Amino acid sequence: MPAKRAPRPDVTPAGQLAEAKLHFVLGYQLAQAAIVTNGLFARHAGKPFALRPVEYTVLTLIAENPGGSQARLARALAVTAPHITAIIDRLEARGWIARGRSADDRRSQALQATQLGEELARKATQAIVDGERAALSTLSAGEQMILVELLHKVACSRPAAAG
Amino acid sequence: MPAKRAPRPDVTPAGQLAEAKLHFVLGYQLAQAAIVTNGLFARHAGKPFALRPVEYTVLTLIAENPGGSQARLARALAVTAPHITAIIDRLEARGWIARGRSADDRRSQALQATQLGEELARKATQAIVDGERAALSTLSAGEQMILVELLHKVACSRPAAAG
DNA sequence: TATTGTTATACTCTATAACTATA
DNA sequence: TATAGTTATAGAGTATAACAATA
Repeated sequence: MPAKRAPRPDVTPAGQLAEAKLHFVLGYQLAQAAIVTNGLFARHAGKPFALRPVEYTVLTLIAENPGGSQARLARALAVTAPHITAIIDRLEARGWIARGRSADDRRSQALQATQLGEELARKATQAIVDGERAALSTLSAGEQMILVELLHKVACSRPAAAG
Repeated sequence: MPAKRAPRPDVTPAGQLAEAKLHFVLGYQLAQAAIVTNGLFARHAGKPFALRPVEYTVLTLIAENPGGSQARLARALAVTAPHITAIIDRLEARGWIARGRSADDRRSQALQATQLGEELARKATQAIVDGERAALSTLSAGEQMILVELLHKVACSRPAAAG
């Protein structure tokens, strides 16, 4: 069993550098945590399914919100419209989602996941959640719930539709 | 006064998309929170000081760890050696840090922040922390401390020196 | 033989600008 | 006049490969 490093305060998890001044910079702490989750995503979903983080997120959101538009996705993920178009293009080319002009507003696309796409989203989510659970066993279930709740609170501080 | 949105569970902070399946994907929640902190960084430090997030972090870590090497920075931030070289180049060109070959190991650089660099790091940190505190007033001081602690715990789950 | 740092190169990701179609 | 989506283009960000110097 690998030695479990106790979280030493004010020292970078790798490299052993003092980081007291960065301790209360939330953006830095998020970035450090993201190093871990990005690695986990890559290993458990990114490589196995040849999927990028944004592609996974967009696919999952479409599966969960059939009939949604690209504009809404762009707002939800804070990415530009052209970027969403490119992501949707790739997902469509792989047969995971389908575009269809909306009846209500003929400008907008009504997006839907195909059966293949839904299946993939489900499998990928399972793989990621399992991978995270295994790797983050230092956190109790309660701690993980609190963490998610607090992160959501931070996310909700986003200035309303600043674009 | 802008209406304070109550954190609705399972709905994206912007765009109002259902996200139940992503609720326990920590990487997704981190990314959503990072949208906020990235914006705060850009507004309070990035634009005013013409500083990128990585540059700020590297400068601050150097200021706090005089004599440190580039290799250690690369490990701490999980970036490649060539990338660190480029970042250090820019910081040095602006007169914020100085390189000097180490006496112990003549391969490695002993990095130090100049007085100008230390001053800038201090000002930038203050601006970021103030900006975050103002924008994240939905979180109590206690909640912010817990959040930082839990994020640090996640960050410490990084596989030891996987390179 | 491994490690530190550098250079050169290429790729991935994302944004801005300009346009079309619809509202 | 504003919004949804697309195309074309450009830039930021980061990595891989190959090398030099030192350990």
